[in-house]
Amino acid sequence: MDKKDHGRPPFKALSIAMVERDTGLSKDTLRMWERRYGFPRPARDGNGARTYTPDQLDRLRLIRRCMDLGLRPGKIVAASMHELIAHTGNAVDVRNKTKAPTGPLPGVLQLLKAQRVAEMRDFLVQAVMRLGVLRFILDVIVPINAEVGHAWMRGEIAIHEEHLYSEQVQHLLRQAIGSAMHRGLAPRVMLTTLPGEEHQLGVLMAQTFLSVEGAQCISLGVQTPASDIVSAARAHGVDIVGLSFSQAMQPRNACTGLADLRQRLDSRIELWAGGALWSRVRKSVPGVRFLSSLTDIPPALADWRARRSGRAA
Amino acid sequence: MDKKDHGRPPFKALSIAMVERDTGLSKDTLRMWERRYGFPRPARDGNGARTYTPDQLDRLRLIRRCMDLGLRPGKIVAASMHELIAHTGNAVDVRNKTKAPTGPLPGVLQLLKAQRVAEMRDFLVQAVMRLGVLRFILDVIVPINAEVGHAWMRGEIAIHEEHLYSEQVQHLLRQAIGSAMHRGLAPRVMLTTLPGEEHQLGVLMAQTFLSVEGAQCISLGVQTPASDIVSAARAHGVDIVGLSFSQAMQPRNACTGLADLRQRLDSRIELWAGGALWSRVRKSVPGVRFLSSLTDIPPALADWRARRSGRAA
DNA sequence: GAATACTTTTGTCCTAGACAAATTATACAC
DNA sequence: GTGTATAATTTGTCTAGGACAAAAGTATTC
Repeated sequence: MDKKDHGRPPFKALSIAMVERDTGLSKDTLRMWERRYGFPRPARDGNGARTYTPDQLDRLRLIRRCMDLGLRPGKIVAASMHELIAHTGNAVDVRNKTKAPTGPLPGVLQLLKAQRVAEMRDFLVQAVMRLGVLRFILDVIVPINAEVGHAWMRGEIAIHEEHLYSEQVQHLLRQAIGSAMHRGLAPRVMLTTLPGEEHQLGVLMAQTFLSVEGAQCISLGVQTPASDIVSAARAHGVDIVGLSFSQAMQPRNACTGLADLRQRLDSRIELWAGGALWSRVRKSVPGVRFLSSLTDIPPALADWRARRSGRAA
Repeated sequence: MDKKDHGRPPFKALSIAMVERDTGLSKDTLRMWERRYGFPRPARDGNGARTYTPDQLDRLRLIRRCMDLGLRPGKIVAASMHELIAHTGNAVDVRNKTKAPTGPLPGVLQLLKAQRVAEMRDFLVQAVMRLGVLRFILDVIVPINAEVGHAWMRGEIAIHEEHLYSEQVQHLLRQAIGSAMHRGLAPRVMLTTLPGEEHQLGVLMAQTFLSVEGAQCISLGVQTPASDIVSAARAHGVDIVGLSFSQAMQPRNACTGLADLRQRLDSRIELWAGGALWSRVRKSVPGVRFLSSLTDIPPALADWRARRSGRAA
């Protein structure tokens, strides 16, 4: 404040607890990495406690991103910043081939990066009015989501920008859901995510589609433990439990979680799994219906209703 | 499934990590309590790892609740369930004196426990129409929040019920914010929570109050790392950073997080901390303004504007 | 009654070893 | 080549006490 930056920056000392909070890596893991891979090797304060630098924190975050892409700690924890960045770049390039840069995306992404929130919001509001909610989600939100995710992986946008974007979209979707919410017909659908999956937008998009189709939605937000999903499904007498999985989730955790849930859930209750994860992972779990796109929701609903009326009749 | 409960319940074995997640007590603290006070003294699995019982978890939750009421661990960790319940009972009675059992609370909580979602929503919608958003928040949401929190601590409601409640309120508040959101005057306020604090309702309630008062709000949702708050605040040129803290957060972490953030944030940007946490913890961090109630927001805003215009003139 | 110094309480951090769950590599049969 | 069982490796979490600083409570003095 009183002094301008001169040569050495004022070296912010971060405790292991702060690093744990900011990176999501447990204290145990941080100490283990230091022991095994030699990074991060923090300085110590007078009391022998580790003091990390902001640089180390940045690098840890980058390592985290690489791990989300499927790389393993042993390969990357000791790697240099350049190698890490190369990894994230490559992984993204491979994906970009499939998705050409279409119309509205660059605009929104640029407004976001330029911190022009009001304009971004205006753009989105206009788009939802012009296209209607469903087309808005499919043509605008889904592509932008993907683009924002990739940009974040590449480090082109900060977490706070992703948060900001997510907040705006959440507002829009919740407003749409609010007006589309009738007393609700069959089926009764419960929506949430498993623990570890904290992205809300997937749930909200699904809820929008279902509400517009006249289904009765009960959303539990995010991160509901399996045992709670089971008891909630029973308590509310739902017909279908829908779970959303973002790309950030580990496919393995998702599959084991689904299998576990399927086993504990009443067999008459259907289990549907959707979200960006399933477009790149093609696993199947017995007794689980996978919806790789939001557009699969209306037919799946129609199918359910046909089966139901057939059985009822 | 295939076997009915017979005599011994199927003893759910809980790892120390699960107990940490469910109680908010760190592994270190749990081990320390065991060493010092002899509780909880979990069984061990074949590998020597602690395995807690659901009963122990319930008792830990009750202990936590007693601590939230101001009792210290040394007095209560070794106490029996009866003593604990007596403590909470007394404490609750003390509080109830100030807040007579008003109308809406028992009703909503009961609807929630009875899984009567539609009715609960209707009730809330009617309340917001009748009272207006601000009074609705103060007279309905805040008391219910407290009640839901206590009920959860006491184990009277499940996580999924809390999730469900939170979702309904979120819908209502976001709708209110949407219609109260103008282009925005000064000051420009950025709202979020620190990592570890995942309760959104606090942020949304604050945002509602600020929007109604004409301030320009930029919400980043929840769990924004300190370094991102700093860069986002700079990028958006905000005047105030507002953080929300729920009762669930450890006061210690909250204070260190705040102090850390205050140090890194441009000194011209004010830092306001609000939320239920500060009504029971009376700490102060230099350079941070504490708002123990939502009703403190309008005067604080007026104060800011007065100072600003004074300085500008 | 308020301010100061002293004592107890309490949570976090430390080291370094152990082990299970998950992943990858290898061997072998078809 | 493809599939499967077995072995090796990787990786995160758990454990045990010891140490210490910050906070809360208590005693002493003005």
